[in-house]
Amino acid sequence: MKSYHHGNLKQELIDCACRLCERDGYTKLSIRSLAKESGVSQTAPYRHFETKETLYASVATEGFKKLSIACHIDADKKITKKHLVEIGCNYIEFGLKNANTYDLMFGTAVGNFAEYPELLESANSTYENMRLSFSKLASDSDEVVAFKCITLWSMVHGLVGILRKVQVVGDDFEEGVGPISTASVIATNLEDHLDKVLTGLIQN
Amino acid sequence: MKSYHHGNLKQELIDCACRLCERDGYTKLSIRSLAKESGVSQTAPYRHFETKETLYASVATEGFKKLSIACHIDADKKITKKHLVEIGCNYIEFGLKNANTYDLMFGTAVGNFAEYPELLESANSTYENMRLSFSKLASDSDEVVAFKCITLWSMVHGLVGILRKVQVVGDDFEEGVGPISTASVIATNLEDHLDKVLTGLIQN
DNA sequence: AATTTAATGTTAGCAGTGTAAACATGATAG
DNA sequence: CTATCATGTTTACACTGCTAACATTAAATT
Repeated sequence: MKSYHHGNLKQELIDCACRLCERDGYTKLSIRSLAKESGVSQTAPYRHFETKETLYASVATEGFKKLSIACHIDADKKITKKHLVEIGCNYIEFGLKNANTYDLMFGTAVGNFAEYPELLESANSTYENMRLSFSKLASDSDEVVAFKCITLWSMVHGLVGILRKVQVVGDDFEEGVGPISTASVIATNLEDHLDKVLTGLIQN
Repeated sequence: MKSYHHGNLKQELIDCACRLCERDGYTKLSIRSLAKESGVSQTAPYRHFETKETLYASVATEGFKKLSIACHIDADKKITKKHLVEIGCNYIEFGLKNANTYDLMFGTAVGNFAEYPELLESANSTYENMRLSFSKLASDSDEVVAFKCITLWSMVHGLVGILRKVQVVGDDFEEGVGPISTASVIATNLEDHLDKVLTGLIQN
């Protein structure tokens, strides 16, 4: 005997959206199918999400929360380069393992974060955590810390993109020279790779 | 007096798609609107593109050709770090100025490049050009060259992503510390930035 | 406690989409 | 000249985001 009101629809929709988004990619996600999955009428979701983009924003928000957790590091005291490498590795691992969600977070599906306060907050908080880690590395000025942070971020972000893309491009180059084999070498030695590039970065 | 047969429909569709794609983003592109724009029936495009993805692939192919040109460098003889910086800057400029096309090229809209020989060819050729430039920098082994190439690529690719994203995230951090202001510093000093990061890279 | 109100659900329907099937036209090969 | 085949059209289906009008019930107000 189910009641007219669902009781917890919004959260259930978000959870379901997160699951389907990650499974099939956000393009395949439809409000209608989502409603059906929750055993509710086609237009019920519109009581909780103004537009599809609003729903996307909620999924992306969850994504940033998870990314924040994945990149959080337990080091109250001093942070070493090793810690940063670990953060970078965790970031990349998150991006590769949650590729579809990652697309939603960093793609253009949600046009303007500022329209979704929770999303803005979770995204900024992810950045802020990274920044804090960097600030515990050396006695740099705030500007230098921010600079290093953005640089690392763009580096791992780029690696996520390229590592994914390259697996899809096909590789008819000679052994060890094509993008796939090269990328897979990097992927399997992520720590070394990040360590190498970070070394160049944090010495300036 | 227009004839039953268009005569040059395929190319016109591609050109039109490239234009609309870059103007509105590939999500907004519909086969039907494209057909209307070319003054042809709704389903006419299907004589030239099996599915929408096939059309996407064509647009992406054009994109890679343009990217290749943008990153091409006229240096038969020896290549210096300065040249690589220039390539990187040109790459980033392309990514920022053709953001919507760039999304199509590096996003998930086209699932498997291998299904579209021309796309695969143009993408690989872009990579190959970059790799050649690196090979003229120093007497590295093929593996090291490929490694450096993928590293630079992921770096500039990441910068394109982050620089774009950050402009959309909003910034309630204190002056000079938030992602926007930091990113804009990097963006306006792209050459210096790339030079700095490349220095760390090519010395190993 | 009774009643009003607001939140949350449903039904019906519009305009737009990708795509398949059946048919029409006309350029080209035999 | 005729048959074929590439290329176009029409029609139709299932799906989508979204709106408007209405139904139900929980919460707030009297």
